[in-house]
Amino acid sequence: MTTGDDGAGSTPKGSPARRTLLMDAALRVLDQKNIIDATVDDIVQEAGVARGTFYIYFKDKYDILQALSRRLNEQLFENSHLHLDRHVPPFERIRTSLRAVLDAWTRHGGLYRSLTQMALGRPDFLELNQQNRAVFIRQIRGDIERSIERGHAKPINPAVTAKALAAMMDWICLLWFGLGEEPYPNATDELDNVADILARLWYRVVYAADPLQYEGGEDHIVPSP
Amino acid sequence: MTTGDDGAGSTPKGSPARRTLLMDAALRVLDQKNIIDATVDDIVQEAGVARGTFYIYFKDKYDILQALSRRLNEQLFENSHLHLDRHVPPFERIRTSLRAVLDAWTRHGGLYRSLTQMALGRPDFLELNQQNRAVFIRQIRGDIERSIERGHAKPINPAVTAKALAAMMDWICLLWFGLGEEPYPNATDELDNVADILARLWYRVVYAADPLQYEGGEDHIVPSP
Amino acid sequence: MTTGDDGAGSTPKGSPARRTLLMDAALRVLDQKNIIDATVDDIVQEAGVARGTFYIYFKDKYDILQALSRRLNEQLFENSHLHLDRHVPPFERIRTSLRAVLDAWTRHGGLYRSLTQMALGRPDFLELNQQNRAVFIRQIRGDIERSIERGHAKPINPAVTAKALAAMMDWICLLWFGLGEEPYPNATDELDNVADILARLWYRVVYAADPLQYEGGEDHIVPSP
Amino acid sequence: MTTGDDGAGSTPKGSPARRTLLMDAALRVLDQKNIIDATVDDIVQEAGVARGTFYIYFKDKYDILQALSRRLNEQLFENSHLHLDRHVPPFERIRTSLRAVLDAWTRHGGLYRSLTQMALGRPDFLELNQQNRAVFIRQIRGDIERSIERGHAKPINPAVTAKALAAMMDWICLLWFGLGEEPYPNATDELDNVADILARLWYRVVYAADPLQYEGGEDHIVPSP
DNA sequence: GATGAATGAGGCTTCATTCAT
DNA sequence: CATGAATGAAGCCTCATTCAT
Repeated sequence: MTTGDDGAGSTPKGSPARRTLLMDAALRVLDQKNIIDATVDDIVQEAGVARGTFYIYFKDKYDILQALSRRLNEQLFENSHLHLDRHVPPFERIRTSLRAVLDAWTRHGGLYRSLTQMALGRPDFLELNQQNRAVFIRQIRGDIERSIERGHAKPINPAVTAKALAAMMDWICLLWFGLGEEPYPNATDELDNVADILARLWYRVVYAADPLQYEGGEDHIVPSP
Repeated sequence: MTTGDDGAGSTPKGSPARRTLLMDAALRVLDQKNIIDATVDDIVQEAGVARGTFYIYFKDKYDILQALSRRLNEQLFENSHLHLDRHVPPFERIRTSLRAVLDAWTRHGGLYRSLTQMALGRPDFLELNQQNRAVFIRQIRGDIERSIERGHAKPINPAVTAKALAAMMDWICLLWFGLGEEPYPNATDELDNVADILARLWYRVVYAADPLQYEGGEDHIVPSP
Repeated sequence: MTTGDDGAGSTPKGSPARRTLLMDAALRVLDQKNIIDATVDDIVQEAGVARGTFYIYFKDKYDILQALSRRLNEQLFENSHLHLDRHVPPFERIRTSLRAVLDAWTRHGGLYRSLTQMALGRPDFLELNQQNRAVFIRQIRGDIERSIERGHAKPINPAVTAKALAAMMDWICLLWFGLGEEPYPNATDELDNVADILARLWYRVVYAADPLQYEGGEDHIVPSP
Repeated sequence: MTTGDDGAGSTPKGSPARRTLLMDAALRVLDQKNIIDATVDDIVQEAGVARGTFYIYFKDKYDILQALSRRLNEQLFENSHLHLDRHVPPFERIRTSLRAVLDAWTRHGGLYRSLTQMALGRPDFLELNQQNRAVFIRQIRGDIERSIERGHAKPINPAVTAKALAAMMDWICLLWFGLGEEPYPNATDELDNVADILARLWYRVVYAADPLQYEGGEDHIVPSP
């Protein structure tokens, strides 16, 4: 019973509880400060432990950020087990997926912001970021390719399209949940509506047409003036 | 006169030549390092002036970054005088615009990267970033609204769509020109092709259909692998 | 009983086996690192015990070093019971002694190195070092005085000479076995030859002449280059 | 006039006066503490400058120690220009040389102690130490070889002998001037006497006889006819 | 204006030592 | 006794900023 690898392949030092305590504290700190301005001191104070304790569990503040990133990805992966039924019509699938993405961002905006900031500055974080995105991009691309093959979607470069759509979501969400810039005023109260709009947009990109069930209903398209 | 307003509109102190020298040096530094890792020392060494000189012209390294941002925007604004003819068909206009955007990014990837990094960390840079984006978003939105009004485009929420399309371009370009992640291998040698693909995607978003001149020609859709 | 005398003569706490385990581990560590760079952690890891265990047996890493020093001296003392016959001629006695010294150093170079390093930095270790050397110096001095008295050796200040000869051996051996600087290339494979040369040198210092049995045999004088 | 290389090949930063100020302060600190216990803080406080100033001139405390070592060697080299006359008889030459060595040590005991301590712990300092010793060892060896060739000295392995004699001086001096252990009580007041004794010892090693002026008229050492 | 040496606040990191289990 | 997590003092080092020349 001596297993308990923490993902990096190293022997786990210290108690898992303390490790979690520190990671949660770091998460809270990163909701208020960005990783650059945050200090190890901020984290240990938030966690209520001594300075040296931090270094038992993490090499530096970037190390704990990576740990947070990994933990988040594991959580997202587990959630994604609730995969979508094949019988659900395309638009519905897109909308549900995007809604889930928005949801994930609501809860981790601060973390994503810091991860992005690091990706802009350090190759190792860029790679981490790329790997995380790759999972989604691959899936989007696969969907597009399949739809094209079956003749449902109109031909369009799947690689670039997938990247573009993923980029769109990433940056909108980062601005929104990481930096507080809503797509329109009080959009945060109507996540469903935003998901709807974006899904429609997404559908158009793939199918070069509007989804059938929307052809008539315009009530969501124009926001309250 | 010592009217010490060092905001956006104040008369810069010192000789303009020196100021430009420093800004150019900073630009070169930011192509290699990101703003966080870059130091005032890096800049003055690159410029070949004394350390103290920097502080005659700029408050700190963030000040010079803002100055670079402003200078870039002025340049972009001047270039955009070459506005597009109204008689050009929609797809062509989109493609040409996107091509110009790609072009701007090729030459300023490092600067954009640092500006983005700062926007993720400091409110003042976020605002600067928002203002810069706002110009483009407003234009995109206006285009969409006009097209919808004239019945050319199918109705879709113009505010969110404009933001989404802008976000898509921003993030793709940042990854590409700021971080070296090409949309597909050697895409940098075929900017025209990428502009084409993105324009098609963009067209679909706005018009829920493919542009006429493309209905038959598939040669651009699949890039060289 | 809590007679906390942790000096030289106190009864060591804890199980002797554990104590020895730690000391052996420390010895191995000191063969690779010097005492300054070595940490308590290095030692307990090498020993395979918990960190806290160390402090049951030793006050700190300097304490265990002193213990090692004492143990070594006891071993050396026991070995020196194999004293030399009075009938052995002087040169032979010198050579055999020096050979034994070289032998002791081969096996404890790392320990001597650390002990010396500490002697250079802390008074208590200097004193320990002095006491250890004093035994030998006293013996050398006694030998010289006796030889002079008997008219065998030519008069020379015995105190300074003894110190000088001891210093010579100490420093040569430290460089050699503690720092890897051989007196001449591959000398380590010919300890006997080096002992021979040094003994001759030593003999000259005491007797102001060459030993008789060497007057003719020159084969050892020039080492293989 | 932009020369002014400080030996390491780098562009000199800061004023030479400040550099000297710091080195002198460090020298004073090293007379009282050894390099391990000394801190950068000790040095800057002794020098009366700010903490950061130190790092303009030196990388860390080991860097300043190396600088001190180099400076000392340059000084010693300049002094050694006062070379010895060839007409001076051997014993006299030895005695004068050893007297000069003792003299150098009196003034730099603390520095030598720290240099030795570092040589015991770090390969780069060991090499520095070896280079410094090599100069003297080579000279001693040359003397011995020449004397043997001319038939003045009795054959003995010159390499090992030179090393042994140098080692003897080094360690005696280190104990004496670096650690306060006099060869005999109040020896420090009679440097000449100690030089005399050591010279005699040295002479015996090389010539396997006593110098003429010490004998009762024995012509052991007769210049080759 | 220009210089560049000096400053010192601020953050980082290690490791000897303690102590509850 | 043994453990090993937690502690925090102590030293390190960088770099933005000032200021006398």
